[in-house]
Amino acid sequence: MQKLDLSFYTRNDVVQVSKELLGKFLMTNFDGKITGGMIVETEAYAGITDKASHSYGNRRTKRTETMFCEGGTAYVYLCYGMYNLFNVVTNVAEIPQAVLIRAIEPTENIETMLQRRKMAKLQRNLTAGPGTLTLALGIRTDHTGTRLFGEKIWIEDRKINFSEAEILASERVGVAYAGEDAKRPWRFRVKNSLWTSLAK
DNA sequence: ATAAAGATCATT
DNA sequence: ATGATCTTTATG
Repeated sequence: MQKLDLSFYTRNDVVQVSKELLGKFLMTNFDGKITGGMIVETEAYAGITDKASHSYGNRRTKRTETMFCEGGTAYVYLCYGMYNLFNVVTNVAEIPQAVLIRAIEPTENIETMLQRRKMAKLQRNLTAGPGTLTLALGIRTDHTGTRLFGEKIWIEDRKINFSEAEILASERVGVAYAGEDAKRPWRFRVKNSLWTSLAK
């Protein structure tokens, strides 16, 4: 088992890190149960210059403070009053960039994930979408600030890599308010994966 | 103190 | 298309 190390996260290029996260395995260990799956969809948030990012314009509040941590930290926040969205902080401390994990292909302990989602059998929407995958993995807002090198939440490299040709780039979801930045093609999906949220 | 909006999802 | 649901943020 090989966890991604600090140098993977602290690079000065969120977009590149977003692409490379495809094929990595996001794992959690809560309630004595290890659950997880392969990341198949991500979005990059470029920080102070990106209107779609919470940290746009260096906005620094209690919530966004986590984005200013060193790369390799979990940034979890509540969206629309009901969904916990999980991000991976990238770059060095004080440069607030992050990658939103939007979908995974469930692999580890599917039984437990089904229970958490209150689903009877495996369907392709088990972990498709940023709000549903956190439910399946047991991630909540109080995990914000958790480092990804411990025993609770981490990302593994199992030597699966996707080439540029296998990655589909498109506009990010739900950021229409961001003006010009809404058009940036910073949503990345594994082509032909059954487990991403729906195409557009 | 108040109000508005939001990196969503399941259902109709 | 719409409703559920509540924190964060900006403004007065």
